[in-house]
Amino acid sequence: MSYYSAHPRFHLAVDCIIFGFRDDKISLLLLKRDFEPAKGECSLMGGFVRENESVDDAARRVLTELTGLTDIYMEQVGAFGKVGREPDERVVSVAYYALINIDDYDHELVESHNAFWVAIDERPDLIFDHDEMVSKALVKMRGMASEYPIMFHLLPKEFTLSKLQSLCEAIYGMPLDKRNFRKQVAHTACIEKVGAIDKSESKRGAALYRFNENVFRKTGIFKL
Amino acid sequence: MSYYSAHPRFHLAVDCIIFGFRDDKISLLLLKRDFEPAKGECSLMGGFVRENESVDDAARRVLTELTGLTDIYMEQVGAFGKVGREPDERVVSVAYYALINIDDYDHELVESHNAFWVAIDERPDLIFDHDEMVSKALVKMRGMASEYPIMFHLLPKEFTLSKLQSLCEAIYGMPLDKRNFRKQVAHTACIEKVGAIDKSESKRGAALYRFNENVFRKTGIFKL
DNA sequence: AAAAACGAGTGTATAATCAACACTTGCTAC
DNA sequence: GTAGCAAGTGTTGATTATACACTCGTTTTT
Repeated sequence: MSYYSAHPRFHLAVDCIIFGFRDDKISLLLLKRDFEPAKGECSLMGGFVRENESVDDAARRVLTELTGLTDIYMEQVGAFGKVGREPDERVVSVAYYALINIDDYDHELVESHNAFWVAIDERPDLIFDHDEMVSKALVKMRGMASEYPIMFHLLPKEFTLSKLQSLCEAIYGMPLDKRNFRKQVAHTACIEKVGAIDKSESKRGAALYRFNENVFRKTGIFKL
Repeated sequence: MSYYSAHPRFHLAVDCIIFGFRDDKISLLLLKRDFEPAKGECSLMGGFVRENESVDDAARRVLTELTGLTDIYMEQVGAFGKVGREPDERVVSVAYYALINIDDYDHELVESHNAFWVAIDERPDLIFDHDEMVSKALVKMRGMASEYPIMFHLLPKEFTLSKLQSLCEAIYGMPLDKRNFRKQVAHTACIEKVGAIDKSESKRGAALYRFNENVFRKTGIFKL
């Protein structure tokens, strides 16, 4: 196969920007690295792509290694391929963002990796080009969220409208009017009242809603 | 550097989705391959990433090899990393789209590569996963075009409003109302009349306009 | 047991934006 | 001089977006 063997080969990695929704803020799951390179600094969770594994699969594997979660919504952010982006060796990395429900992950696993949550606007500096990855992931995630109902991956299956509103406010980075917001939800067929009441966040209790994937697929309508 | 050397290495390629605007249609510059693998079939222009070259630089180099053009607007579409995406060897490819003014490229170079233009909706089947690359590039390009003034890269510096309208129609895939369109242009400070008249497309002649990058940077306003 | 605290829930009026629509102009070619 | 052709030009009605303040139901406090 001399056509191929004439060309160089590269280390290929994946890095995961793991978003969660915590204390009404978009948050990020980061590693405090207790290993080289860049031991002691903060980074995204990453790993090398294996021989017989697609790049997408590598990202899913790495996410599972850290959180224990499978079947998670992920999107590719892009390939990062500058020559000196890692100091010691050339590594090309493909970044992915993941949206997880912060109630669901495996806490022991996360602790054993020395990982921790930070609010997105309080994140520390990260190693290599991970800051750039996070910025691009945020832009891409916000863009997707304004067109497709991906935000529900950040919430439990059932949620109150107040929680959904504060999530939208966190994603779009601006306050929203409560009455206008609820008017829009009322016109969105794929968000339906479940009947139960949540009393954990208020004395009066708030109706619980859920996102109905099937209704969305039929109507294709979603705009919050 | 045993941390790194324990991990496999991969061939890394780039592929270019080269868009142009021809006969009022978005078009694509493709290769009729006179070389292996997949000789005789149609593909995107691509190439392998070199040792001391960033992935972005590889894409720019490959574009220049085919068209002779430099300083071209390009955006990364994403990394394509399925295990069997090329039949003979594993290659991970990063796709980029480029927007070029179809009057500008080096015709001899293009012919020597056996390359040709096709309208986007008349494109033949392409090898490997290049069809998927083109579809994703189109989605991304359309999304960008609806937010940022990238469409001007597809036009000569000076253009008539009729050309600009037919370009928008081609990008968004729908007819636009002439009066509404021109009203919007009139409210877009970064599109300015140049004074000259183009008589090549109509007997009466049409005013020429140009996009003013500086005005756009100041106002940040663009919406067509 | 009354009152205070707290988030849940609810409509209307105005402003802004979008969408639909048809004729006249200026030049050229016959 | 007239037929042909793309360029150019405003108004109206419909839809959508925005601004805004009080009552409800439950719990906690005094």
